[in-house]
Amino acid sequence: MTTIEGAAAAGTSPTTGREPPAPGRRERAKADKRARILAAARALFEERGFEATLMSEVAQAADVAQGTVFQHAATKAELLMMVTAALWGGHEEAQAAAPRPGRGVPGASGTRLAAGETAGQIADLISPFVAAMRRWPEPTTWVAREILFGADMPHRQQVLAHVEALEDQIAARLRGAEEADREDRQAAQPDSRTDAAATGARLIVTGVLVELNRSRQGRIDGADIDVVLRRLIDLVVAGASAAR
Amino acid sequence: MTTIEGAAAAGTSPTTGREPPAPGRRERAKADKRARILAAARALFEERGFEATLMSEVAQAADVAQGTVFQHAATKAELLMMVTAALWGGHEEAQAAAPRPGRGVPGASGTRLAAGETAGQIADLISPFVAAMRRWPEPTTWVAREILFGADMPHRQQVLAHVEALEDQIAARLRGAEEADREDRQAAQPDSRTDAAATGARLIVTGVLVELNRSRQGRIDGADIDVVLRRLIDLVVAGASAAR
DNA sequence: CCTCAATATTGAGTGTACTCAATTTTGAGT
DNA sequence: ACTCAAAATTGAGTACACTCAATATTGAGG
Repeated sequence: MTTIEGAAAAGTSPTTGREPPAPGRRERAKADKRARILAAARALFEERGFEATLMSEVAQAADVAQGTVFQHAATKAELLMMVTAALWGGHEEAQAAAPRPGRGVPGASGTRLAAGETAGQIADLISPFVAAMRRWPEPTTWVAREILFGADMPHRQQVLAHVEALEDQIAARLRGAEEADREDRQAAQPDSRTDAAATGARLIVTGVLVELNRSRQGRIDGADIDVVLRRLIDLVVAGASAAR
Repeated sequence: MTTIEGAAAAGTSPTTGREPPAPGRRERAKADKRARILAAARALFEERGFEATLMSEVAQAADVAQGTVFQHAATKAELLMMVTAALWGGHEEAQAAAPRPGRGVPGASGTRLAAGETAGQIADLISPFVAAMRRWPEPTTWVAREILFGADMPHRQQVLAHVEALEDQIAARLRGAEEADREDRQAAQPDSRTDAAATGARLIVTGVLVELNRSRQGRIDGADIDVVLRRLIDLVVAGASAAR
């Protein structure tokens, strides 16, 4: 492991085949510093905002040299993604536990869900984003920007994995489908059949990230942000259901 | 005129009421420098790319001091928007002259257009973006980023005006409507009636900007970018037409 | 216990966008 | 022609993200 490694990347153990055989003093020290940097960055980003926080401040708060911070996150933006990935790590189960369509959810008639029901479920799926934007508008804006336009780097990729998982959830709702629990996206690539659900899911995520930012700049015309997002979702739901 | 002024903002003439009465040596000198800066920035951005171009290089190429560049564009990003606004200025008539729906366009049956026809027209409307991304991928990515996430500044607002005009064109196609030539967006705000067309237009523009960037990073899965964009448009067209 | 290659840490140094106090230029009033 | 306030221009200076050569630390092998 030469330089920056993703939080995953469980190190190849030296002799034994077990995963965490003997962490070793060095790895522990590094992990400790990593944790301190993470905590410091998180706190400072929340308090002062992303732009206003200096890398030197993060280093000082974490009690390491500036260079060490860059060892863990090659870029200020990557540091933000590192914090974001850590924060979103806990939400995974919550999202997985979200209500599945097709199981007796109160609402529509038979097997098919009413469009409004689907839209509501999707709105629930994105609600963490909306909440984050309400609580920490400035850093969240940067997260959105980085997700959509950032350079490919390890921490960002972790965040992207979360985003893609969310897209899959949304796509499942758009399909109104019963194969919601399938994760094998690789094997299940029905390349010939154009997947409107996947397109719609991406559109929703993109649209939400952008519109949230726009609302922050006061550029959302008259309506509330929730209304804007709901309209957006409704439109995509309608479009996806129209595609058979 | 104290600091940076938008390209418009025709100066309040000193005595007479005419618009361009006597430009004055000073204004002419300034306009001249502005033109040199614009040309230099455009050339350098195209040749070297946005990131690789230094503000000092722009200043040198334009034969002004660095500070003077910042007088005209407060930020490197603003300089990019200034160049973009200038480039897009000429496309206005071309866009306005784009085929109007409802006039005898070859295609569908009666008054209503076939969905595929509408999608094709919208694809035509966004084709300049796509072409720009093909020709100058790096700077265009930055333009997209700046449009969606940039800070509010005068040159950016000009670009946003172009984008909004494009959205209006798209919205008109989505409506399949006959009031395509109405520009009085302010007066014609039917606030109560939720406008699916406007939502759809925004979604399309946002989606196109983001997906173009994603394709640049090689993240578009298997399919060609045109296919991705077409799916996106088709979905929104379907969704908008479903909304009455 | 000793050695040494691999790795982590450090912080002074670098590059570059942006600032601002000082200077120059302009043109209206006299 | 002269004066003077307003505005434009200038470029040395600042702030801050990021680099990298030097140093310190670790742990496996002898």
